[in-house]
This record gives sequence, structure tokens and C-alpha cells, in this order.
Amino acid sequence: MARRSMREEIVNAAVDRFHTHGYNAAGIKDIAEAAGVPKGSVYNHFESKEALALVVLELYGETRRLGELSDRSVEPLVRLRRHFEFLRDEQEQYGFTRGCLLGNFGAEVADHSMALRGKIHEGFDQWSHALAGALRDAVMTGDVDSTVDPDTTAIFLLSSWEGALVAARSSRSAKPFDAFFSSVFDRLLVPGLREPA
Amino acid sequence: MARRSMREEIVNAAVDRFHTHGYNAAGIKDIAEAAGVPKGSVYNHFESKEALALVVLELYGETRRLGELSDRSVEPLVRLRRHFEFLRDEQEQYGFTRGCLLGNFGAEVADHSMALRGKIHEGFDQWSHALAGALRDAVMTGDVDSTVDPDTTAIFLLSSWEGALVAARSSRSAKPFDAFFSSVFDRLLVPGLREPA
DNA sequence: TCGTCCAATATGAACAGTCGTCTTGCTCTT
DNA sequence: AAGAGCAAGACGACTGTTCATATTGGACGA
Repeated sequence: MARRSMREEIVNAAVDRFHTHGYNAAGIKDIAEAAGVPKGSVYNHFESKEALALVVLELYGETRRLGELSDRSVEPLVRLRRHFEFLRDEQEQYGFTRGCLLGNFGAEVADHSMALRGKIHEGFDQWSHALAGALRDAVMTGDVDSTVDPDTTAIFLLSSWEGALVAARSSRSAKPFDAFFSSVFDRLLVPGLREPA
Repeated sequence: MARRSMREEIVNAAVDRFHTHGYNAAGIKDIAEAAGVPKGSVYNHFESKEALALVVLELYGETRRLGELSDRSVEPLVRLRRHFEFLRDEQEQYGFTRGCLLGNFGAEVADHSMALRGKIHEGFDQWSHALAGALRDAVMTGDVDSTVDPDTTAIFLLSSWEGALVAARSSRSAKPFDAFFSSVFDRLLVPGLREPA
């Protein structure tokens, strides 16, 4: 078969539609049309809309540049900052719309599809592990003090970012991102000791 | 007049359905049935599904206990902690499902309905102002040091909480909440000076 | 090199059901 | 009797899904 790419066309179109319209508002018909294939064809490649969404989430996760978080040739805090700067710039490009597909699905369908919730959780888990890795490096180099627990803080960073995405969309502004960067990098993740008042 | 309560019945049912199923997945028929009124009656009271959702958001905002954040008889940091503990307990009750209606709508429909986005933004704005008030008090009493900008930090707290809700739903666990509390109250909001390493 | 055939894939019409919305006529209150 | 408020069902458009048919690429025999 020559057109191995048709499945890919569908998945790519689905990433876009799910991302911009959400799970329920994105129709199979929309996705098929965006992919340039007839509606019925989608079901040759995917058992259901849910099954398609699972593949979409997998693919989306691979575009999150988690690799750069473990690049030891860059200082840990710089890695972290650049990572979130990349994500912020992506949002700014779209005029503070769309947000993160994992987060969107987490809010919309996590309660109603066990399969999708599993994939969302998996995506978040990989992400927080990558963040924790960079944080661990930062603790080791002394860039942040040793009272910071990498795993806990990774989950917090991930949460904070996901929330900032929602806030940024609601206000159509970069303010929540600015708040994220200053709170995280100027206060939360700093070297030095703390003394009681 | 018992009639007067029918509109309220519809709104209350709508809050529940929108909260548990999301905007698109919650149907007018579901809402009407949950309210115990025929489907057609909904349109006697509301111009459209969107108009109903606007009223729902308004009502939901009033249940967020923003008042307690400005209760000066309680220490500012205690106020903040209790506020988020209340929200956390609410989530725990529902087995880490549902999340926050404002955040859910922010992720699902903020990009596609200007009216709803406005209301969501309004809700977040009121909330962050209430948080900022408590933070301002905390700075004044010296419970957090004066380098903390109340407005910026309020937005960050709000974002972090909303993200924690999504993460908690995806993992069906309290871990993101724990991460929130320890990162915020043990690291971000602490009194005392910071010294370079 | 060609012709034949098969299994895999592609298709689009049709399915039963649901969506948000609107119209029509009825039931009450005054 | 006049009026407003309400309910019931119908509206067309759309949903995710199915299926019988059409089309196809490559394998194989000659």
C-alpha cells in the first residue's frame, strides 16, 4: 500500500482539532475533513474516537521536548527556564489560546474515560519525572538548596504551569506566565539559606 | 409562588451537570431532567445554553468562600491555608473528580465563547484579588517577607491551584495538593531573609 | 515481463440517536 | 375574558459508528 501516511494525516489533523476545539467539540467529521479523507475512513484505522484520542495524546507528549530537561551540558536551572520559555512562546504564538492538550483533556474527559485518564496521567508522569531530574541536578550543584524535594517540586511546577495556561487563556494575557516565572525562578528555586524572622 | 423556584432548580441542576460533565457533554435534556422540568421549559428562563452557563458561573463563584480571605480576625497565612484546605477537602469528597468549574470551562470553552471567557476571567479576577488582599496583609504583618508582590503571587497561587486540580483528577490522588501545600506554605510564603550561598 | 488473483484497505451512504432551539397551543392568574 | 407564563413535541442538523461495496498493491505462476 502506497499511502501509509493516511493514518498519519488523520492523527495529525486530530491533534490539531482536539487541541483547538477539545474532545467533545471536535467531531470525527471535522477531523476527517481536515485530514482530507472521508469520514468513514477514520474507522479503518481507529476503533473509536477514544482510541484515536489515545494515539493523539501519545504523539502530543512526544512534542513536549522533555529531552532538553536532562541535557547535562546545560545548567539545570537554565534547562528548566528554557523549557518553560519554549512552552510560553508556543502559547504566545497562538494568542494565548489552545493551552496544553494534556491539561485540556485532563479537565474535560479525565473523569469519564478511564483509558484517556490513564494516558493523561502517563503524560504528566513522564513530564514530572523529567522535571524532577533537572531539579535533582540543581540540588546537587547547589543551585537550589537541599531542602527542595525534587519529586514534590516537580509536581508543583507541572501543576503551576498547567494552571497558568488556563489563566492565560481566560485573560488572553501573559500575566499568569510572568507570575509563574517570577514566583518560580526568583523565589521558589533559589540558592541560599533561609533564616527565621 | 412555587413557580419562582423553577428557575433556581434549573440553575442548580445546571451547576451540577456542567461541573461533572463539562459544557459540551452536559445536554439541555440532562439538565432539564435533573431539575425535574421538561426540556422546553429551560428556554422559558434562558435564552440559550450559553446564557444559562453564564448564570451558572456567577452562582458558582459565590460558593468559593472568598469572604474568608479578608477576615482580619484570622492571621493572613492561616486564612490562605484554610481557604485552600477547604477547596482541597471539597475535591477529596468527590474522589478527586470534578475540579473547579471555572478552570474546567477555562480549558474547554474559553477560546470559543467570548461571553463565557469574560465570566471566567471575572471569576478568576475576583478570586485573585481576594488572595492578593490576604497576601498584602501577610506582608504587612511580616508573615512573609516584603519582596513578595501580592498581586503577582496571587495570580501564581490561583494558577498553581487550578493546575493542581487537573493533576489530581488525572492521577486520582491528593499528591498534587500535597505538593501545592508544601511548596507554597513551606517555601514560597515564609518569613525571613534569604542569603546568597 | 506479463496477467491473474487475493487480501487488505478505502469509501460514502445510512444508522439510530442526540443536540440546541423554536413554535404552538394550553393552563393558569387576574 | 384577557393576558402571561409554561409545557410538549417537533425541527433540522449533527453525532459517533457501521457495513456492504469498490478499489487497490503486491504475490505468484507462467
